[in-house]
Amino acid sequence: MKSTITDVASRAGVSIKTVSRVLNDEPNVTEKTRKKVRDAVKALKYRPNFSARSLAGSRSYLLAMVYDNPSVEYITHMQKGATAACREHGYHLVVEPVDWDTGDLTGDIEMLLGRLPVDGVILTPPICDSRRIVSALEKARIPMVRICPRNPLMTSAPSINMDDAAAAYDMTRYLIDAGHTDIGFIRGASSHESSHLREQGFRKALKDADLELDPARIVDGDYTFEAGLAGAELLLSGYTRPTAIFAGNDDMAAGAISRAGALGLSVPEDLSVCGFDNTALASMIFPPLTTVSQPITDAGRRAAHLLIDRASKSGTAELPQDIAVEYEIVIRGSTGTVNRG
Amino acid sequence: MKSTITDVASRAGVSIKTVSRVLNDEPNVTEKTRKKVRDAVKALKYRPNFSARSLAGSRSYLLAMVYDNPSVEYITHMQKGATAACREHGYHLVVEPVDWDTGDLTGDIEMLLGRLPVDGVILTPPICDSRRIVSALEKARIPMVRICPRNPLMTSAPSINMDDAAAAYDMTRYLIDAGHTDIGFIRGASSHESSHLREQGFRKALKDADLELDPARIVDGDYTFEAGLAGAELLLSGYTRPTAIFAGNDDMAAGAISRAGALGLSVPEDLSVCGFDNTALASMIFPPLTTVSQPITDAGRRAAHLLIDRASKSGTAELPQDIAVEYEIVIRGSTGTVNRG
DNA sequence: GAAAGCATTGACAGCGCTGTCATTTTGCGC
DNA sequence: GCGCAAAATGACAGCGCTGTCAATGCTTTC
Repeated sequence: MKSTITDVASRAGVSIKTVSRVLNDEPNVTEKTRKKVRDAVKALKYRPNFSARSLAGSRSYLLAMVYDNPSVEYITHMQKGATAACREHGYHLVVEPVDWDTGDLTGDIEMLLGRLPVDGVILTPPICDSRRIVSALEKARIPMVRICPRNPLMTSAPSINMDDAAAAYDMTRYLIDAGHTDIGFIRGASSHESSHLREQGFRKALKDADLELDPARIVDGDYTFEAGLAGAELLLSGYTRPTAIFAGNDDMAAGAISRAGALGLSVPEDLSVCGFDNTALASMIFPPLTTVSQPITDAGRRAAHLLIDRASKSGTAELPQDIAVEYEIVIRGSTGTVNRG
Repeated sequence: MKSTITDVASRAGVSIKTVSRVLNDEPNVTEKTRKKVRDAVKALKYRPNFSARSLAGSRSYLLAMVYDNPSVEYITHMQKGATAACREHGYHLVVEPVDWDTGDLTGDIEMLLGRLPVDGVILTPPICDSRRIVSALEKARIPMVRICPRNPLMTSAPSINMDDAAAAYDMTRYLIDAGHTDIGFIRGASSHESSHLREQGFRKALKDADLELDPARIVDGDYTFEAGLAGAELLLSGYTRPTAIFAGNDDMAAGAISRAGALGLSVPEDLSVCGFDNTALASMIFPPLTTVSQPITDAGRRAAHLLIDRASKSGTAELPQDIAVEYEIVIRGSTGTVNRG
């Protein structure tokens, strides 16, 4: 029933090693031989055995994605991109959720490293900034790609970056251009580098526009809906209130809108609100959210490609390069020109 | 550096086969020997090699989860439960998103089957109702668990079921008890069995309460936010309008709330809206959604356990049993007693 | 035309584990 | 203390593939 490499070899009239060569796209095989082998493979519907391959060779055709739980959107999209890339090259993706706060992070990782021979690991934030995990991976010589690391210099491993600061800058600029001069900002979780970058971009845009920033206009948050609720409460309950709120992500923006509604303010007439990430939520609330779209799927795809490339030419240790992916400002109904009532 | 079973064997002063026995919890090993081996394993930080194990034996310690894209929540939670179960038993989870509509479904699956020796496959809706996939899996003798299959009789493989009809019944009953007599219903995608079950539950509750059902009060949807928008439009634009809308899932409920807001109706004063699934969205919109909580994580956990159990005692082919998981009605701000203004 | 050089192919030894079956040890009844 | 069954242990052969290195075939060069 299930054919092995030996079957293919005898049917093609060559040695198993030659079959192996063809299968792995190795050089030094005549085109004629190559064809014979390919035909035999097709005829027998032969598929190489994973375990045997990785036991004998150095590749396992397995990639792992390690994540905490930044957001379900994030994970699913990243996963989608990564699996797409995997499929192109006969790879598969293993998922490893870990618990950053309470769980035994290092133990989890060791579990993974020690047992499963993966060819590479994709590290999403905030996991990618765990020194222990990164160095454990380095010590085990398992290639990794870090997605938006907080500290890019922690390791020489390549990373996929999104210019959060520039995006936040552009978004703030858009609000300013719409006439807003008093803008509140709700920070993200300080454990995520993105929070700081987004705040930086916000601050810079104000400064470049010669707008004064009242420190009270920046409040803490942690990327959750509840934080948006609380942050908006804080920003809107003062004697004067901002005409716009820039939330560090969509969940918090949703929270802000929710609180605004509860306070009797209509969005965007009385208050403009914008978010960041363009999650599905953004177009599911009323009014739909102006936000920044991050190409997460694309980031996943590229991360996987990087790792697969590395595994293919493991000999040639060329410089691993960082990759930047592009953002886009998506304008929807939650923002408008300032209402000078 | 990396120790093998031989190292453990010599350190413990036993044969590799005995080490193997201890590792696999096989019988016929003295407790004393067992301890010696365990100590050696610990001292050497030994971890069995995956590939070797699955090449030599019959288990691969790998489970696959095949899914289309029902909802990001669904996937992530299911994944969380499944990976948790996997970790308990040294298993890993491979994710395989496929494209039900456009993609080469069968090809994708063959890719998986032929190459990766997984011990079992978790099939989520609507994939679990693909006759071709199910029979391909059966032919390849790969165990599977289907989550909420539309047709439980299609195969003898076990399934995890949630009683959608009963949940919808209870939810409708709750609305009726709150005084609603004119209730609209927005259907889910007809490709999902859940849509039909939920509708059934809704209808039955009305009937049991001797309430007349105007056929126009049931409108089509497809589980998307937009469908909720459109469905609510249809339901609310007639000469008379319902005092409550029961949407087939949370996304559609969010759409309904959004449209209600646009039409100047306040929720829940003028209109009660409830959903199904208790996604994160449910508590992120204003007002927060009354909905049905499905234990998806738990379903994932159980599915994985079932598969792992099967793989462990592959000899004893005991009857695979179906499992039902419990739902819960979560009452939040989007519903209230009927307002007889 | 022979020697040297390179492209192509094959033989063979594992990779680290589990399954099978042989062998040793233990426990137990008398 | 002996014999026997049962429990405990070990020897060994692969699982299906890749890496190494040797062997072969085919050009090229003088």
